[in-house]
Amino acid sequence: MYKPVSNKIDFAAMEKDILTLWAKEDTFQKSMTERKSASEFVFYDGPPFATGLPHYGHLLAGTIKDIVPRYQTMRGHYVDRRFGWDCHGLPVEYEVEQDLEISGKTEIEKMGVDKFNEACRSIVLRYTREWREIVTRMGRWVDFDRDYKTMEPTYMESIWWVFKALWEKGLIYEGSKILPYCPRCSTPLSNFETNQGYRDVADPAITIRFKLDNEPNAYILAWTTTPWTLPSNMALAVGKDITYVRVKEKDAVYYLAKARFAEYYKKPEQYESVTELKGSELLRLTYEPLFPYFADKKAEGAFRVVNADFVSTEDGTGVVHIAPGFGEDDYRLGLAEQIPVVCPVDEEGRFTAVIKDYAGQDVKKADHPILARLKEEKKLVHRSQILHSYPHCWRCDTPLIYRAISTWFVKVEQIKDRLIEANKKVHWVPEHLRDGRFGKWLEGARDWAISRNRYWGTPLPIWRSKDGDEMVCVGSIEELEQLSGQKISDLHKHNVDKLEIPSRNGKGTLKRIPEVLDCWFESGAMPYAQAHYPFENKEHFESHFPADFIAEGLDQTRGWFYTLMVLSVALFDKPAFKNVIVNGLVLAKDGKKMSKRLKNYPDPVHVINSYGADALRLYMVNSPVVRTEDLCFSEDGVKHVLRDVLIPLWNAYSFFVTYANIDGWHGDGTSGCSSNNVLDRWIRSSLESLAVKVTTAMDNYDLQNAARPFVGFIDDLTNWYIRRSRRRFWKSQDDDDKEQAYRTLSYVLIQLSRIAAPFIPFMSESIYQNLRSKGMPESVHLCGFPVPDGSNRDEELEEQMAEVMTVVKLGRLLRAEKDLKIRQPLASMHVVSRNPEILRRIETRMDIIIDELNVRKLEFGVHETELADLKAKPDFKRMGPRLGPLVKAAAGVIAKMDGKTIENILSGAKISLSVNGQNVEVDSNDIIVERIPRKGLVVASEGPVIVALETELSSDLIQEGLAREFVNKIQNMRKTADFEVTQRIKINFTSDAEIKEAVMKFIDYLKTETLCLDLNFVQSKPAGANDWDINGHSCAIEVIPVKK
RNA sequence: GGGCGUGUAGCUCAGUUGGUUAGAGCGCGUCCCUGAUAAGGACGAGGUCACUGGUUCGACUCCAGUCACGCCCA
Repeated sequence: MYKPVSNKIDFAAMEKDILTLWAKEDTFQKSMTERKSASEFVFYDGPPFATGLPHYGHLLAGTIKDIVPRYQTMRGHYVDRRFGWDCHGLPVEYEVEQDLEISGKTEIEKMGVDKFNEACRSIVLRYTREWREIVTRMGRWVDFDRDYKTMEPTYMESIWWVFKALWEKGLIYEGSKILPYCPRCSTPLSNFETNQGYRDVADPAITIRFKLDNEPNAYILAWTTTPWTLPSNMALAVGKDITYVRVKEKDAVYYLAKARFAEYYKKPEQYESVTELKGSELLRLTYEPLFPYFADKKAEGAFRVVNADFVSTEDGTGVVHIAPGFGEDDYRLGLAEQIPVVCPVDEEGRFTAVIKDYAGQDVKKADHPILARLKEEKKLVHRSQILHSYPHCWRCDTPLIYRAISTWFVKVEQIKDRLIEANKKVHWVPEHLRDGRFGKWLEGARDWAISRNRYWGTPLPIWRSKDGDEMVCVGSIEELEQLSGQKISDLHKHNVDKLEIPSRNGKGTLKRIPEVLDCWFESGAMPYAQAHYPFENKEHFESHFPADFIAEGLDQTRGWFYTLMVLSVALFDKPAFKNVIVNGLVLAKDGKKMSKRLKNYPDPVHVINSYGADALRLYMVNSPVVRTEDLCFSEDGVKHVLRDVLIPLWNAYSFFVTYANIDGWHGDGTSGCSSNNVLDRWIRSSLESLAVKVTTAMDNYDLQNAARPFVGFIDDLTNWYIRRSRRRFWKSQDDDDKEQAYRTLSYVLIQLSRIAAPFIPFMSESIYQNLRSKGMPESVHLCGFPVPDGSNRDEELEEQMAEVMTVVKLGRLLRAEKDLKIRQPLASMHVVSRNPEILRRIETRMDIIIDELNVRKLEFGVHETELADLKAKPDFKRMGPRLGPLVKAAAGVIAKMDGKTIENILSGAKISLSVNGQNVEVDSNDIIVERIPRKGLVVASEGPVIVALETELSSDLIQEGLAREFVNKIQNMRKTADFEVTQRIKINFTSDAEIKEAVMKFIDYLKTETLCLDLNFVQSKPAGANDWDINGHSCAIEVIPVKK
């Protein structure tokens, strides 16, 4: 006995049972340990932050990260899957600041970095329990017990090793970076934070004149919205290809962009003459500094006109004031042009003593006095206001300033060629990312700023003397213990900052620099750090790097994909991964971003509980989101997966179990499934084709094309194989055919559960558990993935069946046209084709068609012109290349050919056509023939097959039609009464003479079909009878259940 | 502003090296079927393949440009 299966199923409940089973049997562990000695398939899991709950993006990536390892496990590989947690970084620090109601560096240092960091440590794993629950509920098998955490000492130690390896390769240097900076909080802000704080504000927009050195009374006009940066002006930038004008006024000369001229000179009397020149002609000019503070920098190359490609003429004067200490473009330009950098602003955003007139003043507040002074010195030409979007501190709402911050870098540009080279070895899904988005990003790669002026992160392992001359980079705990003479158990800032290293050169003690590492450096080091390489697992790691597979979202192009690549290339000159699936964004139904605030998407837990994790998994994976396209999440879509795939599959399974139990049939597990029944052979062959399709797609990491064929197969299984085979399962005698049907269906269901296991692990397991026999592995996930061996494959049979289906489709079409329901038997159907091969094949499968279409016989013929007119057109693919421009004219001639000519050609004749005076030879391969059914006949055609229906009804046929109609009514009554399928019944009915005669004529057929033991005609309507209309005859039927 | 991607039926998506009737599912309408099905089948309506130009005998497909949307970067 199989466990009885209801066709009313609660998917979520079924899945929870499976979870319990897996937990009890420790199935996941077994799938690993059983393959411990097998070849390894290496998977790396990117670490999420556990400070928030998982959303659809995580569920999607998690599903992909489950399907591939499950598949590879079934292919015989050992696939270690360790979950990881990203523990460090700003998001955690913000959470803690909010929890502790403090804000900014000053307050953190006041309370103590040790307390702050320990607070971070205490909350960072806040939601790990919820994550584990949801990830597990989604059916993802991943090892949470051996998870890696970026804050663990072993992990951090490996990061130090990575850092030192880079250091020793000369890939680390200290430089400056222009960052958004909050003067009140005394801290630089990340891009992410900056983006949160844009607000529209009014700022001064001023035009200043810079006096040129070599032309008397001549000035360049520049424009700025940050007057306070003017004392730090070091250069003026123009675009070398932009057209400028030299404007002569009465007593002075001005230079500005031609495109901006009209903004400044609205009346002709303002100037005397205007001449044009290119920006390149301005490049050698030098000018007088606006302020005296850095006048000495002129010797170092300051105060000249330089070229910059970022100059535009959209606003201002087409000349950009350059203060390399206060703007990113300015800074880079400064480096390129060797312009000195000055940054006379302190940590609190006040001018330093160098700017003696404004020393100690808040820079923003100094705008006004600076303006007043410029005006007084007649350097201010124009003044207005601009309303623009400007970043503010998201915490304290202070306008941010951009300023140079000392930062440590990885020399990415130096290894760029190797990065590009390594990337070529990676198989990206979708492919275009390799040379597209990711490749382009690598080509434009800049040095990577890896230090953060924060607290909760892996400290940069650099100790330095007070004068900065002596530096030690530490690469391990042991090394630090030796150098410092202290025992160390934790590597966080508050612990290692206390440690000092004695100088080797008599420079007193070396102290650690204050910065911590960018958390992207930490996650990029994950391949090494999760294994505590090279301190442990050295050989294993080196023989199992790079990973075979990773999968994350498109947002990781600049994130994890990039940092993995940079570090692995820097260390080993290899990519860190061989195959990568990049998923797109999961958006709300309306195409907008999912937003908790707007509640524009259903809660994942609700979706899982309503439709099941299998449905959600299959919905996501059978969509272009696994190829980086966006997915507009639709609950209806999940429902449809359920309806189109999962419910039919479940019902096929439930059908099988129901009848197998009735017959007491059980698979012995040893049998193959050889059968001489054509349906059996066909479905097995289709199954084999399915396995081939899935395997091919999966080996190519193409999940969508791996998931898609299930839909078609399940349709074939339920709506053709089972529907056509139904009666084979009801036959009361246990003949061979019935045995073959059971064997085949059980084989197909078991194999299907194995093919589907990676995608819908719950339902696959549920089916497998019930159908498996003793000798088989105890879980579908411990099975091998079906290997197509070809012995069950019969592609010709698959094509034949497709032909049969076509004929059936045509027959149904004709019946529908003539309003003849299938229950009404018809005398015969004609199948006509000039191709005897096709006729022969259809004849072989004649019984299926006769049964399906309820016709007494099929008649075959070759004379298609009796039923249809022939029309021809050229096969352009053949004739196009041959005829070139003539093909259009030829098409016209061919279209006019009569049926006889076409028949001749089809029979093998070669015809010579005259096309625009040229001879064109045409044979049967050159044309495509269309069959147009003759009007007035019941004829339909598709491809080379024509079908015609005999629609005349004899009294015999009418009587059989009535009998079948009668059966149908009884079946409906059985169903309404909710009888068991094996329930025997007694029938009393009353009707007119015609029905009575038909029923009595087919009484044996009727009784067999309806499991009726006793069928009686009665004179008056029985008490429990239902009234029916049978083809226009009225009739009353009573159905009474009887014991066997 | 730059890079990448997307644009095909009301909706979700297929569409192979260019080949002449552009497909599927859902939804809608009509009919059929039901002794597994929250079902199933057939038919029908529904398309300027975003737009413009080019290459070609022939373009949804290749090329150039434009527009819209998305993501990333600035």
